[in-house]
Amino acid sequence: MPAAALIRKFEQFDRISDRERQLLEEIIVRQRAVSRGEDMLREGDRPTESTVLITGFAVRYSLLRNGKRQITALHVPGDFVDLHSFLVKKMDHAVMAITPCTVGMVPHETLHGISESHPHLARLLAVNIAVDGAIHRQWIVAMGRRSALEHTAHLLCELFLRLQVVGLTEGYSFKLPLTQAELGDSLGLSTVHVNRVLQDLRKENLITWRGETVVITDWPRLQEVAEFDPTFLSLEVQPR
Amino acid sequence: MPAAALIRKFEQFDRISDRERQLLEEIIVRQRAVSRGEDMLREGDRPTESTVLITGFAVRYSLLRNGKRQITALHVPGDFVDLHSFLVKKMDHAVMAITPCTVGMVPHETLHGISESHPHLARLLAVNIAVDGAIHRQWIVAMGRRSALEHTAHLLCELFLRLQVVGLTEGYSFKLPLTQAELGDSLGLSTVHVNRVLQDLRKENLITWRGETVVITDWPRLQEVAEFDPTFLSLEVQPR
DNA sequence: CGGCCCCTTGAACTACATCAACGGGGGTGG
DNA sequence: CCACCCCCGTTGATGTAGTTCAAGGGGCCG
Repeated sequence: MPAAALIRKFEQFDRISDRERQLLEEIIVRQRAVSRGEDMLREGDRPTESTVLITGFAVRYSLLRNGKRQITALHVPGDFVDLHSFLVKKMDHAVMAITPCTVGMVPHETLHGISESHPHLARLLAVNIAVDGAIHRQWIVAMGRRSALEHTAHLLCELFLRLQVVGLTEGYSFKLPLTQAELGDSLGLSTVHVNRVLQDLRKENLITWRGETVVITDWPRLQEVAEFDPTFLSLEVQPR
Repeated sequence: MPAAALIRKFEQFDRISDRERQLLEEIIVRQRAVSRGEDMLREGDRPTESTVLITGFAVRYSLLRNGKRQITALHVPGDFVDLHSFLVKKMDHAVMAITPCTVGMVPHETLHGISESHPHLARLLAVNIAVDGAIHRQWIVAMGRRSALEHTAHLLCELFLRLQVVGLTEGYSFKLPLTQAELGDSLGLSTVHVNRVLQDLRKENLITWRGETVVITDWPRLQEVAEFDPTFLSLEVQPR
């Protein structure tokens, strides 16, 4: 069931018919493994297929000439990492596996076909793009106007909910195989500062983080600190 | 011709048929004036129409409890300020006119109809959403990993090209009715620092900015400073 | 004419970056 | 099987980009 997580995510947006579920199960024509640290897409690529993450974690990122890296999105199973490449053709950023991943390939022709013949499903794909945009906006707000601590807390809240949707949490615990350097590149902070912020979050008894396992030990207060409002994830089943 | 700028923008993405042009001219069912400083949409709203900017400038923004504001998008004529509200229903941010604006209302039913019967046009609408996302990512990169000067230069490059598309530039000159406070809220900087950065850009003979008029006096070098690559705006006519 | 934006400048402060160094663990090659 | 090494987390010391606070001046609108 390579499309299981994807389907689960779509079901958070709207009720989907059996026919649509079947279509989603069939869109992945091929799977492939990507090893940790490997780029599944590079800046400038013009893919003819979009990539769905089936297992593992991936990041979208840009590299600057001064050697700095900014991660612009974190992806978890069930995410399309480049659904937009169907529409805008040329990759303006790269995508890298930060754990070993299995990914599914969805031909752009298939997506084109869906947009021609299955408007409701096409809208759900567009919702996916729109929600990506909403997440981007939250990142902008956090980068521009939140402290490092609030920002970090906000990201953890976001990831917790997104992982919960695809069944990758157990209570308030989840696996988050992100190094502090990667976290820094996501938050726009230095590795050293990330380390100190995480210590503060622990000292405040908001989270624990040992190895790859994060536990949110005080979910209400973590949301409070982050000023987190889950609305933007559009996890509301409704006709679209 | 209320949809003129919108059509002009869509023509940058792909060739559009006469029928499609006609549809676009008809989607605006009603116009309304919004005065400077007025919210055209508020956080939490569930609009039943999407709003197209016909004349004037608008911003999407979020307010934090500490009173800080972060602008997440700047909108120029021809932009849909909330095309996504057709898909995600609930506004996760507000939209304010920063100059007197005239806006056009596009019923969600109309957009729904287009998605049912005019897949190519529907895809172009989705391109619009995807390009918004690409701009958001550029902002994230700039906020996270660029200096204030580079970031500001980057934003000016972006706005120059976007205004050029809709015919609102004259050579390297354009009207940009943004206060330094608004610019700061867009860049995630304080007003004071924006002022100093603009002085630096002027000292470097990259731009002039008097009143509402910006002139890019050294376009190649401004792009160079900003490390600006226009690719992300998808201004490439091609089948979609 | 008055008031309020908006831009500008100076001075002090601070959140975060940078530089440097160390220890532990896990994978790899000899 | 051991040794090495590199990655990753951690800590301390110092540096700095950008913030905050405060104040003044100019222009425009009511």
